Amino acid sequence: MKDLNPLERESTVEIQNLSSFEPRDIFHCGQSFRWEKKRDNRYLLVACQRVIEVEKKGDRIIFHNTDIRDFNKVWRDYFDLDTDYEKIQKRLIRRDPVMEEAVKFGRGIRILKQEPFETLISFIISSNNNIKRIKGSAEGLARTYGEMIEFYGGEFHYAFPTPKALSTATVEELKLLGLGYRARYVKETARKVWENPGILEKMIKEKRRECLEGVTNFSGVGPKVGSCVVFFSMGKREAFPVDVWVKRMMEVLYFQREASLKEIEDFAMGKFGKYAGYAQQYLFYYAREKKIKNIR
DNA sequence: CCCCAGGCAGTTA
DNA sequence: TAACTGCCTGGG
Repeated sequence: MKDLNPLERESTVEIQNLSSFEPRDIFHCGQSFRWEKKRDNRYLLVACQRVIEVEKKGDRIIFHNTDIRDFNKVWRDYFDLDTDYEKIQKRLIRRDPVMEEAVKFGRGIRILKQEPFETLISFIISSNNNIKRIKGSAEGLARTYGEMIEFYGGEFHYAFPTPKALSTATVEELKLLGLGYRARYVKETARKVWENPGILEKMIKEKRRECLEGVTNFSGVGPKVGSCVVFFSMGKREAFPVDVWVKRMMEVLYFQREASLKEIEDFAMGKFGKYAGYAQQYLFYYAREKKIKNIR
């Protein structure tokens, strides 16, 4: 196979007839931070040492700047393409009008399988913070400590920094990127990961409970951040991260009273079982979008 | 001016 | 173990 065309052109991979894949839902549901909305419902993201652009056109999903080899090796898993979302949705809405509403609203959501270290650091930064600022900080970390990957679409793109690179940062430098008091958590956590090679990979092999325990040992990681990390990057799809939105939502819709974190978690895991994490994401997206218009 | 934003760590009782 | 409080920072 030869390509004699000397002109630069974007390579793309396209798939069809895949239900539950809306870039808008996938990115705005708040699970990841290193993406940017481009023209015509196109989203550019940096992940796994690559730059990719995702576009939905009718029933076609187009992945720009990739090829079939990379698609199968990386993006198929990253976008959770082999999971049957219709089945999950049906299971969740059974005898549950509340969830039915939430699922209907966020039917295009797909839970990304993100990289553990990036997810860990990003969600430490997310605590008591807003999305816009989190995105800015994550981008700043990449530009400052990450490797340049590619010049694409008129700009340079940087990978999320490695534990080693991030360990070299000082707390003062990190504060300049808007991390605030989370700077020291990030610094400490990066150093701990760097000094214990394979520590995150080892946790991935453990079951949810032990995995969560391990992750929570990092500085700046409590129950909520920890649950997000194990859910979004360590394959623990039965985890149920409880943030303020989900807490409010669960109290109003299921409890009709105040409920503790543990109470809510137990209830959800009993009710939604191995799909609890997906349930959480539908609820969170629904609750937040209904309240706040200006997500951007 | 105050309040909030996808909480956490540290301190008390 | 539960309740309480301070915290970087930017925006409403």
